Amino acid sequence: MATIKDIAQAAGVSLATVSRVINDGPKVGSDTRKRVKKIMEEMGYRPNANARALVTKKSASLGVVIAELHDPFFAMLAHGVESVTRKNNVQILLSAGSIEKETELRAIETLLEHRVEAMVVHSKALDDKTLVEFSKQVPGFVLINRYIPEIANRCVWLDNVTGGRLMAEYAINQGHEHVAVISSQYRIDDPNQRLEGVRTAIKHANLVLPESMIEYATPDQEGGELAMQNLLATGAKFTAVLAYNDAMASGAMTMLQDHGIAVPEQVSVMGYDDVLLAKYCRPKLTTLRYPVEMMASKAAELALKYASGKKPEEGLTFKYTPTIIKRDSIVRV
Amino acid sequence: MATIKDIAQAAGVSLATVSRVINDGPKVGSDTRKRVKKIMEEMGYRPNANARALVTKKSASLGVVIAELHDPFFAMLAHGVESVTRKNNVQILLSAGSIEKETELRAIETLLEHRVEAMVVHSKALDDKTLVEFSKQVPGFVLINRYIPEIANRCVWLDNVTGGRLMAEYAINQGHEHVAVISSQYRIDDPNQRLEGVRTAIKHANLVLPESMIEYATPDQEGGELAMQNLLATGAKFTAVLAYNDAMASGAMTMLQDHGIAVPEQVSVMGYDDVLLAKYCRPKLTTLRYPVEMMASKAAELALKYASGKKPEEGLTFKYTPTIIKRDSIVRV
DNA sequence: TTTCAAAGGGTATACGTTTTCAACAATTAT
DNA sequence: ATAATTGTTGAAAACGTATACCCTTTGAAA
Repeated sequence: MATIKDIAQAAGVSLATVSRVINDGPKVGSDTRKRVKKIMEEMGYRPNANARALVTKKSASLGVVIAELHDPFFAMLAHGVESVTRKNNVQILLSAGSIEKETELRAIETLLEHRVEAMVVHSKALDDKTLVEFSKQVPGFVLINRYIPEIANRCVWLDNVTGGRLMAEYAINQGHEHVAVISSQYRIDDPNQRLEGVRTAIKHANLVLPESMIEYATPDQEGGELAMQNLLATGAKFTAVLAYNDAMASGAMTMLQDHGIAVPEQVSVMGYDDVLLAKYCRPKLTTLRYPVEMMASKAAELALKYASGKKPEEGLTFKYTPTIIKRDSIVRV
Repeated sequence: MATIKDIAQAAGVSLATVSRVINDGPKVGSDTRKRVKKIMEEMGYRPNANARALVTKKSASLGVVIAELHDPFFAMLAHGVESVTRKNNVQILLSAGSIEKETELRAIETLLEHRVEAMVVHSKALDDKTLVEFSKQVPGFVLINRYIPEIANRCVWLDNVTGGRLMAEYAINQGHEHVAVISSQYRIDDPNQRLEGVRTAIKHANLVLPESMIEYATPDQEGGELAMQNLLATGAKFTAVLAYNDAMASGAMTMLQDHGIAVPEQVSVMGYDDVLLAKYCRPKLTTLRYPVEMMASKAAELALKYASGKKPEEGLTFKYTPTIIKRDSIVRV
């Protein structure tokens, strides 16, 4: 592959001049510029991003750490990031961290080896201290879906407590007095916070949520089915079910229907996240919208901004609140 | 960030020795090795991937070009690639090309600037010649979901003609004599090939497929709804509908149900791809499985292999055939 | 004792860029 | 006419790493 030197030789100018042409530098005559450009075209010259990154200490790329790509939620996240990197001519380096400490760590470190100065990371397995440490090393380090007070201005996150509360309040306002909850079995923040919000709303309405009305399972379709099966097996009475996410909600609906229980006529179901499937499943899912794509774009912009030298403002954070999307899976009782 | 030079200085050895330690090189005593390693640990040394790539002319990364990340199909594709890159300690560079000539081209060129020697690309907008040209420049250039005879040994693709045929045959074997087709309005290969297969099967069964029974729309939920609406508006009689993909199938089902037509009791529906939503929608979709994740993994392995110097074998290609996944959206008539 | 090989380690160059500094030519002001 | 300025160009150093080549030491074989 042709290098700058080849071009310089062919054009009869120095390396410096060619470099200036490439970068639209100021100090080169218009005729020379034209000539060099023509030769670059002819020889199919392509600047070497690695050499460039080495000398400028800027990589023109952004690292993304997510859990698993096949999860629609993360696909949306990645898409949100991609839309802004494309606008800025920035390349994405992608790593999956599958919510495991070791893997997440390796993902970030690999990115660091590539000297990306901007990063959007979704980490649930790493502890606060480690992440704060990284944020000191990488100017454009931004967390998504996580809040760490120490680096609040680098966090783009969803208020899950409020989300949980909204969910429960909506069900209660629809007249439901006996609600069951299907939560995730993974003891990370998200399910705990959502559950906390639900509990708050229920207490505030002078209702109760016995432990027997809460089931924990894997946060997917199968988990939702299993959880609902268990709920039904205990013979508990409920008219509404609040699920941890849309996949679990969908699984719960399937299981209810398999037992001849009509949704939403006999039991209402609510999801969380509003990913694609919420629109596809029947009945269409009433759910909480997690604007992950928008948030991811925000995070990417932030990362790029910080990376370019702008200092994160103190006392600032980027909190989003989910909103109810009304569809067909819940009715007034 | 500490460099090799800093380490050398701190350890009182030369650059070469440190480099040897880093790469597990042969000519360094075990005590020196230990000492250097300890110092690297202490100083938090991280090799600079850019400098490395520059001197070795190997980038230890793989480029991926897809259409849009939020499409579940591509999310699966990316995931398939990721699973093998992770195993090989290779970093993913991701670019989206949104099925537009200009964007796809830019995506590949950016990857080229980063000197990735392995690439998995999904391109529908670029012509054969351009892609063949790229394949000559990049040793590990592999196409997914596309077949170009000239570089057959770099193509991992699905036999869409057979897929279309299987689909139609299955419907016919279930006793359906009047089938309608919902296809994609984009005039790329895939829909044409699937349609060709359908036509073959229908002709072979001595049935007919009038043009009025084929509707074209955008290959998503909305397109499926629209296409079905048009089909119903013409008053055409059919007992089965073959959709271009699962999203369109889902849209078609929605529209049918909205018109009070029971699926599958009155009209059967078949999808294609078997993405997530096929399991989530109601009734569960009978569809053709496109093993995209497996294929993407294969493509990534191939790309890495070719990139590492192994020459593509002549007269070899990587053709996959879809299989029917029987669920609930079609019944015997 | 001499000779030699092997092991351990250092020097210097190359990779492809960007950028600082200095030099030169041409133009304008004095 | 000379001095000052502007515009255009080149030489060289630097970025962080890998590696080919050379040097020294050591111990064993001759």
